[in-house]
Amino acid sequence: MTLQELIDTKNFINQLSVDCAIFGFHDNSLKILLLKYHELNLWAIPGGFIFEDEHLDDAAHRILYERTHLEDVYLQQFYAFGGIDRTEKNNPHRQLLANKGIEIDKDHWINKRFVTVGYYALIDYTLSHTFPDAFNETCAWFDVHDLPEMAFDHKEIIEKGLEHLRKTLDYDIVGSNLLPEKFTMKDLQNLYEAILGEKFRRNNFQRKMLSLNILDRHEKLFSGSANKAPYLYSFKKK
Amino acid sequence: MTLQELIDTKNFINQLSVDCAIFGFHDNSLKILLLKYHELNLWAIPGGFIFEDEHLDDAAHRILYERTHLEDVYLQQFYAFGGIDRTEKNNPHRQLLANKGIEIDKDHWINKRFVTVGYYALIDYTLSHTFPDAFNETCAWFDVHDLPEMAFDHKEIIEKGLEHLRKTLDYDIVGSNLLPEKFTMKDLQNLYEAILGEKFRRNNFQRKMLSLNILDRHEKLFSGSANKAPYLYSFKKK
DNA sequence: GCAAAAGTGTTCTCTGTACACCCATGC
DNA sequence: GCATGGGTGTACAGAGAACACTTTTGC
Repeated sequence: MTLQELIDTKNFINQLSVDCAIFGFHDNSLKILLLKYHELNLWAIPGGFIFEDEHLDDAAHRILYERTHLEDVYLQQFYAFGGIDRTEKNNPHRQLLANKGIEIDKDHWINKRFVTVGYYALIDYTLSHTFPDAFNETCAWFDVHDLPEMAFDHKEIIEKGLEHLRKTLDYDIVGSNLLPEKFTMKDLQNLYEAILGEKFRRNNFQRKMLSLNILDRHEKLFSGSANKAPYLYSFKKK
Repeated sequence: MTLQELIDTKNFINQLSVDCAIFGFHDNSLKILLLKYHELNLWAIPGGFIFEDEHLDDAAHRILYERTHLEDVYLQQFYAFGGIDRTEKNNPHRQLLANKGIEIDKDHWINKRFVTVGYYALIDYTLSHTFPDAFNETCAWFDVHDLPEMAFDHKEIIEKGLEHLRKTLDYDIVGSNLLPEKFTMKDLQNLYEAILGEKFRRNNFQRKMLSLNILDRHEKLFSGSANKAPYLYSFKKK
């Protein structure tokens, strides 16, 4: 959908949007997938609008698919952001419209304040393809603690999503969505240390995870390094 | 505001609303304050619409005030409900409009599907005044496990709010908002047993609460009964 | 054999639970 | 004194933290 087609669309709910914080795990740190408006030096999490007769969750999945081509993703709603100034600063729509010389009415819905519902997605970093979408943006992964200049209040949305992820931490859901099919205990530990921002004892962490009874142990991983080969694990299928 | 004034209002965000589940504690059980549309046999939690330029949290406070005259209330947002059929069943607006013979356009915003943001309020049961508001409804407290016929999907909203309350349970916030200024340890225990739906050992509960260091102990409460008088407690001021 | 990292064992502490006992109160 | 319910003590079990020890791997 082009910007012109977007602003001509009539059957969106006015002043309501969905934004998705996409978390991935790589290089022992928690990453987030951001889209860049390439004419602008602004990054954003993928977001969009809800059709008048569309389930909010369906809208979140659709928007995620349209803007990243990710399907069958774990998505969790976490908070509705309703500040009156939240779309005032770093508003890429206004800047793009101005750049393209498109004149739109001051009362057009895209110029109004939006309430946005935040969702987070958990995806396997190794399976994601980052690619430019119809808005001619580029995509890239960023460390959650080292974000670039963000559109709107997207930095606060990411923070709140991460906080929700931490508070409602489910070892099974988080691990099975953020790690590849098979992984070592060290991978798992690195993941939880990155999310929770604290270090654990190697041996105690291992015992804790095994006691949860959510892992299957597989063959050992021979990496060629001069030490004992770790077992590979996967999450048990339901 | 009358129903006619409501439907004539132009500066609400279309298809977005706020609903507040108001929790109170009485007779050792968790109660919820419901409003009744007196021409209909339908009960609802107080809800309303958001002005185009109003903070979502401010809207929640305003709606709560307009419909119950409660002020300075602890309010917590917990979830946005976005199902496409959520306003189809038990829709009091349509029934009231039909009863009053008010004809409105099928495309009028009040006939559309609404996404609603759920908040819960925690109030001291003894301080609340239940009274009919401008909609000529009546109000009453109900046990959360024994609800009457509810408008829209309000039963599910209450369930989800209660679930959120349980999961994010903060002894200080919940206790200091749901209990009167001074209370006995037994009152406190009854409150948490009602919320969590489980029984605790009297002595262990007491030790746990005292170890949290959030209570001040005051004089004893002489009730006239033939047993040791319990201490009164209050939550420490910050 | 040796270094490096994985895997397992053991002890200690803390929290939560279950049971027991004592204390205050009004009759 | 006695029944009733409040307050405190203590012992046991399980989880988590800190430490040590053994095993596996490639050089």
